[in-house]
Amino acid sequence: MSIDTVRFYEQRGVLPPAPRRPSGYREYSAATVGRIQLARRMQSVGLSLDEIIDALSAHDTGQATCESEGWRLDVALARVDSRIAELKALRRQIISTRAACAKGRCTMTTNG
Amino acid sequence: MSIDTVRFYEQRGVLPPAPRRPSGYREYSAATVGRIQLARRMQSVGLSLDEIIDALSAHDTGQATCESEGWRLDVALARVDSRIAELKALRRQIISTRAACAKGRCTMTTNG
DNA sequence: GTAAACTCTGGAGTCATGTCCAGAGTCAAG
DNA sequence: CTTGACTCTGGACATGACTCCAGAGTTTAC
Repeated sequence: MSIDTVRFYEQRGVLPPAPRRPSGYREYSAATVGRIQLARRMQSVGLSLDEIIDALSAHDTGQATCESEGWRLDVALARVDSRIAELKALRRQIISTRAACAKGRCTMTTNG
Repeated sequence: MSIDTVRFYEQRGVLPPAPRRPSGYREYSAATVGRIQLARRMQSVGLSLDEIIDALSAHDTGQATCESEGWRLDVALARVDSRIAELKALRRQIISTRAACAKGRCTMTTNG
């Protein structure tokens, strides 16, 4: 993960503003590292940054549990399933175009 | 399809510059309509605009056949399959995160 | 003490495929 | 001839998550 991404996360609100040295350099705490890792885990299950921000602020209240937060996974799952369905439809479309081609009704090389 | 999209296609090179009336208005021929439909069919099997431009210029040479152009469908199919595989992996990830949750090892609400 | 390697800032650019805009001009119907 | 509906241009905006930039300052290793 690049420093640019960390700064981007801070700017977007995924991370709180980092404390600074007198020179202006950011000082990252272990807590920030943990927060980044948590955010990355959320990202790895398909949550968007906005959803992650939302989940993290729920997390920050200290009331977040599997029961209270699990719906976020359900949302991500529904999204993935819907995208898979779209791609499978596209796949069928490609196969059928291929098949039409073999039957001499190629829709890729004809204007008709 | 909006007129904006047609103009965008012309600008991108999917369509040749349309002939104009003296007033500057574009005059679309039946050939252009056919070309747009062909482009849309290509798009519906997942080709990008750049690939479509490439396929259309091959088409314009008059040498394009199913045999010579079918590989484009193969490319599109490979891309779709690879994307589906990615999404299925993501799906497994979500499910397993859900399962870990149920076992009390929730990775979504823990910093550990 | 110097040189290399880092960090700072704010803003712009990237990817793909469009969509929308204002202000000006044009066309068809009545 | 007027009115309303169309088209013209070129450029900005949208999406999402970064990535890169120049020019200035800082830290670290030798």
